[in-house]
Amino acid sequence: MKSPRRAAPLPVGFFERSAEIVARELVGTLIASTADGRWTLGRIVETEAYLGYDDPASHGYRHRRHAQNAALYGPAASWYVYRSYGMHWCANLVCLGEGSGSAVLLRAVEPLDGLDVMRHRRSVELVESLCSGPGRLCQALGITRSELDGRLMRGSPVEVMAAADWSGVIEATPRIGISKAADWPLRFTAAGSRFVSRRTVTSKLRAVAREHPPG
DNA sequence: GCGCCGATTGGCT
DNA sequence: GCCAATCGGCGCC
Repeated sequence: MKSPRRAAPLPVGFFERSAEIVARELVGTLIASTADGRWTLGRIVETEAYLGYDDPASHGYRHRRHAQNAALYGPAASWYVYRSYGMHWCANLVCLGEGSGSAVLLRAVEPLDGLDVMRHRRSVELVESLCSGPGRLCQALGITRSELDGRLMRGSPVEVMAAADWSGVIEATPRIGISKAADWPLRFTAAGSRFVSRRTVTSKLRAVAREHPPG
C-alpha cells in the first residue's frame, strides 16, 4: 500500500443530509491524509452527530456564532476544526448546507497505513492508542485548524472515501463527554472494533445526573 | 470585568 | 479514579 490509488472522495450530496444519517454512514469509510506530505490511511470506526440550532450539545446551538466556529456554518462537505480544552484539535464534516450548523465529529479511526508516521506524530507505539479519540486521530493524521478548517473535503489534504468491501455492524449509543442532551443516541461505532475511543461510563452517568438531579 | 467550564488527554494515585 | 493542562466564549455580578 505504499503508492496509494486515490479513490474518489465521497460526493457533496453524501453530506447534504441530516448529521445523524451521515454519522451512521461514515462508519466504515476510509480517511486518507497527505498532511505534511506524509501519507496516512485509516478506517473511520466512531462518529458523533451534532444536529445544529436545536441540539444543546452542538456548537451551533441557537445559531451561536463566533470567530472560532464560522466554518460550522459553511457548505456541506467542508471541514470544521475546533480546539478542545485549549489544546487538542477535533475534526468535523459539515452536513446539510450553509447555515445549518450541523456536523459530524470524527471520534476514532482504525489505522491501516502509515502507522510509523502516526507513531511519530503521536509519540505512542500501541496501535490501539494512535487514533482512538477525536484529539488523537487529529494528531495522528496531521489535522490542524490551519490545515483544514473551512475547506471543502474534496481536494483538501484529508479526504474521506467509500469502502465498498466493508460490511460491519453499526451500533448507536449516547454521545461521549457532553453534559447536555447526553442521552441522545447519536454516537455511532463499528461494533466490536478495538479501535473505538475508550471512556468510562462514570463521566457519562455524572453528566446525566447533572442534567437530571435527584429530587 | 471575572470566573467557570468544555464534543480531551495523559499521567499519577 | 482523579486531576492538571490551557484558552476562548459565555453567564453572571
